[in-house]
Amino acid sequence: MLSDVMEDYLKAIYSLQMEHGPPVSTSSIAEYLGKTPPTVTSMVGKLEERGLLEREKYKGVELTTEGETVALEVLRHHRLLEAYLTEHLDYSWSEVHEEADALEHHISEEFERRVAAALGDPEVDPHGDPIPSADLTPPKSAGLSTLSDHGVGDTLVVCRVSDRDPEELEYLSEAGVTPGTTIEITDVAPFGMVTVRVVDSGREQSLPESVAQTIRVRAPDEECEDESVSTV
Amino acid sequence: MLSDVMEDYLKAIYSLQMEHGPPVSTSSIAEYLGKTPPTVTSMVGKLEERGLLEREKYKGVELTTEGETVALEVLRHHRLLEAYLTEHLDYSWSEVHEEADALEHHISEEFERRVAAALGDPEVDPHGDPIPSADLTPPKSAGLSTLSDHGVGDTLVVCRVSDRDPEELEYLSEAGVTPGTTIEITDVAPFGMVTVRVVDSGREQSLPESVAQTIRVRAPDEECEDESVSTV
DNA sequence: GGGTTGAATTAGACGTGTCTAAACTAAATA
DNA sequence: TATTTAGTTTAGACACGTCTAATTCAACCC
Ligand SMILES: [Mn+2]
Ligand SMILES: [Mn+2]
Ligand SMILES: [Mn+2]
Ligand SMILES: [Mn+2]
Repeated sequence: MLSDVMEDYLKAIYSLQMEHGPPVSTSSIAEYLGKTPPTVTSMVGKLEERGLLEREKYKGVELTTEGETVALEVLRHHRLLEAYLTEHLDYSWSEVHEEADALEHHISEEFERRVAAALGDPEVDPHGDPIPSADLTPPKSAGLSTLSDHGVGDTLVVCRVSDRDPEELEYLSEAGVTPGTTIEITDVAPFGMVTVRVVDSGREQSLPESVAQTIRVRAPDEECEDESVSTV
Repeated sequence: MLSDVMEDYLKAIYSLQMEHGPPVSTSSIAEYLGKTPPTVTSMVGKLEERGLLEREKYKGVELTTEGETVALEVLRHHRLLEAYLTEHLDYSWSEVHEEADALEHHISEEFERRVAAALGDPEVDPHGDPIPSADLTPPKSAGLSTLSDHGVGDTLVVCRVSDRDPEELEYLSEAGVTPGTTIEITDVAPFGMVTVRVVDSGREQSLPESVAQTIRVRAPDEECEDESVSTV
């Protein structure tokens, strides 16, 4: 009986919590969702009444277990849809996010099951984001560094990229920087511009700091630790 | 910028117009959608302001060309989805309608194109209902009689069944009465119960009047005239 | 033609989600 | 410690879609 608007708030709070940890501020939610802060205060009040999050006035919010479960459910829908659209309907990397955002609130549990089955229960979506399992236990994810945490000479494998900006995705796919790609950092300019060489193609590519921060990487001999336990 | 609620009204009015012709009364829309008459009056006023229908007070409404186009667009989405779910996600006949009703408002034009392509541009959905073409020109459909228009001894081919009641669909698929099936009427009871023999299986099946009215049929040597011109 | 009646509309209310403007808090600054 | 300020909340408004209760209309019957 949650509205799709409420689901969007919970999903947003979950993402912000993953990124910066709780408490999540009113203004960060507002910015993430493109709403005004009073709107967020009002909605957050309703979600608290429903027991989906805890709130400390003037501080911020944190999802309860129940709220987190809802967020994971929506995220599972979203990422399964992205995977399905890519695999079975020939969508590109950059197109799927918007479509999945519109559909994620409207598919049935039956649809979720059938899509998961058609895909063979995948563990990650096309951007490398982990797909929550059907039982919605919280994935022990993260622990991955970002491209901007590294320096010249480091050789890295791309694990995840942000799915929110189609233009950025277009650029990265054009550049050949996708999950699984091995890259080497060849230059870091003082103002944050990072230049990487794609090992397979030898191609060099410069990325602005803002983009480098959204690319999650691992050392060549590690796993993309989305399954294993790790420190937050 | 039409809301999905508005789309549902236009779709409902279109269906009622096909069934009984304009003008479509407030109460019939209310009953079809499960709303109260004042709610319908209010919504119909807004749709009129937007030029999607014409209205004569205390008489009823009729879709404008623009309103009809919207209805056909939504109907195309709905029926393509039903076909896709049946063909590619292993849904049964009786399950698809509800799922399509939820998704039809939320798919993009891109999604519509890709689904149509994956299906090879089908002309009918799993219930035999015609899928409006991509250019949304009004299908010159109808002209088909219903099972209850016929009498004992008539041999007929099933063209379309109603998609709105999952239980009825369950029953019909169990009985082997699906679009394309040849049947022969073996008995018509005075209170409207019709008994038919499925020619291929030899199986006999009785159907209540209410169901017989929703089954569109043709003579064995005709076409299901959904493409050709015919009188309304 | 005038009354009866059933359908349609108007009136008024409510919940949801959003906004702007005003008030308030708490943290940083002087 | 007092003031400024950035961020948050409250106050009040509005659009949407819905309802119930009251009113109005038009068609039918006598
Ligand atoms: Mn996405
Ligand atoms: Mn689910
Ligand atoms: Mn249907
Ligand atoms: Mn369309």
